[in-house]
Amino acid sequence: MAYTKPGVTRNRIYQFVRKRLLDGEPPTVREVQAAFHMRAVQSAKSHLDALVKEGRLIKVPGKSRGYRLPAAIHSSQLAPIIGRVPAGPFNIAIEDIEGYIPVQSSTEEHTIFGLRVSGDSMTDAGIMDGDIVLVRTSSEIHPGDIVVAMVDGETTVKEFRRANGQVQLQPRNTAYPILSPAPEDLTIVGKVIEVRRYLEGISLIGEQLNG
Amino acid sequence: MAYTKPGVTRNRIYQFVRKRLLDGEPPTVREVQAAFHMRAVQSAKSHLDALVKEGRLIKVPGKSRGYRLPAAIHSSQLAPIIGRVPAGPFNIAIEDIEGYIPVQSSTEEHTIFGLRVSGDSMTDAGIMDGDIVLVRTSSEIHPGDIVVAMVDGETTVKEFRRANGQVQLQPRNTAYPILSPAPEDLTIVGKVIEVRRYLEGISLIGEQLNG
DNA sequence: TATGATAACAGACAAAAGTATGTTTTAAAA
DNA sequence: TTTTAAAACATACTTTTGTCTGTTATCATA
Repeated sequence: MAYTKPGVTRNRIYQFVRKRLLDGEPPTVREVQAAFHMRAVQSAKSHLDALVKEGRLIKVPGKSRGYRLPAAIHSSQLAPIIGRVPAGPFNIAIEDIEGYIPVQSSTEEHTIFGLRVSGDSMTDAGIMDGDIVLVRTSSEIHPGDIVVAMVDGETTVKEFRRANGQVQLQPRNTAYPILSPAPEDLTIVGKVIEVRRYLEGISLIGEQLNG
Repeated sequence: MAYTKPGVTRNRIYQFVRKRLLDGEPPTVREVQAAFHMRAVQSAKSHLDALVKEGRLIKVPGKSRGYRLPAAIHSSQLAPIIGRVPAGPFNIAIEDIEGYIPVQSSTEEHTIFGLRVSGDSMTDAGIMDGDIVLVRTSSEIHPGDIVVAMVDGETTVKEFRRANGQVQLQPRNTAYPILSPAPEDLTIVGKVIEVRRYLEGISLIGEQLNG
C-alpha cells in the first residue's frame, strides 16, 4: 500500500481489528494484510506487534487469530431475562428464562439478570409497566437505591429506604403506599443498575439451551 | 474420551462452542478435541460437522476457527453513542462518539445510534434527563412514535403527531408546549426504538477512536 | 444376540497462519 | 541536506489448523 504518515495506518488497523473482535471474528495477520492491500505479511505483523506493545491489543502467542482487546474494552456479556418470578427462594431456573440481552459490565458473570416489570408503582422514577430492569445480585444496597425485593413471596421493584432502623420500600408514585415489611418477610434480591424499554418488538437472543 | 449416549456429547460440544463464540473466541477443531479429552481430531470434527448439518452452527469453509452461530442467535451489534449533537445537517462524526453500547437488532448496521437526552419534556413517557435513547434512522415514522427531530438546528426528542395536515411535536410533560415547526425548519432524524437508563456509572465500550 | 447407527480412535497430508530476517522507501526532525 | 525512525516490501521457514481415509468400540432396538 501507499506510505502514510506515522501512526495513521496504525490507528486504522486498530479500528479494523477492534471491530472484528467486537463482532466475534478475530482476524489473522494475513487478513489484516489483505484488508489494507499490503504486499507483505510483515507489514501487517509489525503494526500488530506495535499495537500490542502500546497496550492497545493483547496477543495470545502462537495461537491463530490470537489478537484480543484488553479486558476493560471487551466487557460485554449476556444476561438472562426472566418474565415471571417464581415464588419461594429466589433462584433463576432455566425454564423461566425468556432469552438473553447483551449487557456491558465489568462484574462477574451470572450476577446480572433482567426482570420484566409489571405495575406502575415506579413511574415517577421513569420505570414504566413492561420495562426491563437489569439487576445485579452482588451489589451493596444503600438508601436511595432502586432494588428488587421479595415481600411475602411477591417480587417488587421499589426504592430502598431506612427509617427508625427499619427497612422501607418506597414506591415512586404518590398513589401507592410505603411498605414496611417485617424483616423475616423481606428478601433483597439485588440492585437495579439499568432500565430498558423496548418500543419496538424485542427479539431476545438464544433459545436452544437444553442439554 | 469415554463413550456417551447418542446426543449427549453433541449437546455439550454445542454449549462449549456457543459460549466461546459469544465470548468472541471461536475455537479450533483441536481445541474442541482437547476440551473433551478426545484422542482423535476426527472425533471433534464429526460432532462439529453434525452440528452444522443440524443447523445449530454455521461453518466458513477452509477458514481456521470458522464456526459461527446462526444469525438469529448472534444478532448483537454495537451502536455509537453521541452526546452533543452537531448543528447543521445530521451526520455522525467520529469525534462526537462517546463510545459504543451493545444492541440486539436484526436491522442493518450503521442505522442505529444512541443519543443522550437532556431536559424533562418527556418524563411522562418515562424518558428522563440523562437517559439514552436508541434511534433507528431507517424506520418509517407513524403518529404516536417517539422521534428524534431537528428543529432550527436543535435536536429534540418528542412524540410525532399530525394535525390539520401539519406535523406536530408533542412533549410528554404538561409543562411544555406543543411544537408546530414549519416544514423547512424540521428534519426527522429517526425513531426511538429503545430507552436506557444507567443507574450506576456506565462504562462505554471503546474510547480510542482517533485517526 | 444380531444389526444398524452413533461415538471414538489412528494416522496422514495440504493449506492456513504465525513468525523471522533482511532490504527498500518515505516521513520527521536536526 | 543529512540523519533517524517509521513504513512498506520480499522471501522463507515452522507451527497450527482443516481435512481426509479407514478402523474399532459402544449404544439402541429388535
